[in-house]
Amino acid sequence: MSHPRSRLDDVIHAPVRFSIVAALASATEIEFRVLRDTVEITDSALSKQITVLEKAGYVRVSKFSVGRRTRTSLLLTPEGRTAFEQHVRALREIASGETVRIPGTE
Amino acid sequence: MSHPRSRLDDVIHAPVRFSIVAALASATEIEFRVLRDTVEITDSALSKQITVLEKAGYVRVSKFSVGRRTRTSLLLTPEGRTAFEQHVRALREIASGETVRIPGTE
DNA sequence: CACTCACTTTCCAACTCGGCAAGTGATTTC
DNA sequence: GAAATCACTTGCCGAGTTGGAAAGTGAGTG
Repeated sequence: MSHPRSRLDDVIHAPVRFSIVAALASATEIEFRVLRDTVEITDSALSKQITVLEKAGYVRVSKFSVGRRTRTSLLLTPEGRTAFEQHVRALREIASGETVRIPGTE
Repeated sequence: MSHPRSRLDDVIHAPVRFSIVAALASATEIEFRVLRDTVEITDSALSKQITVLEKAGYVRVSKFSVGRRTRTSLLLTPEGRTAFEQHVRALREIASGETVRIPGTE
């Protein structure tokens, strides 16, 4: 088993994306605007991060209509959900496992 | 209560430093070389990250002698330990709490 | 036809990070 | 006692990431 840090997912690790993915993981689907307010970033920033997550195959973007206007909603793909779970596991492993030899204590 | 992401500690969040701090948190004190091997980075990289953690007040550096040679050992300060615990709490909050309003689901 | 919505994209400027190489100070080795 | 080794430390990049501001897009509205 390699060291846990290597199992951290770079795409998910960035604070903003971690929040985005966590929010999406706790719901089935979230509107762009709601997510933007939840995560507290600008449209521009969210749009960019969504692109990153989409390219990674972690998020699916879908457009739907409200009246005549189009809205965007986001949802985690199964891979995204798995990746998130794996990432959280890796964090836990690092945080609480990883017993370290203490020099002069064996 | 502000959103949890704001409570993430930037100093601790970086993967390498997270690993370093986690390792230090699980022990009382670790030698530079042991830490370097545990975290799997170069001397240079570790040295730099230790400087960052020291400036943040999270790590204390002490030199001691082995025979005639000097060795460096690292330990978390109480603030460092607190910061790490707080960071992990914030991660958990984001990861498992944070119920999000789902549009059209109230 | 101008304007608003709901994002998207572009253009930066500011960081951060790691590798490599050189530097330090103390201690050995030949 | 000059050269090499140990145990880090520092400097110098180059690459990659991020976010804000602002312009752009495409559809819909007055």
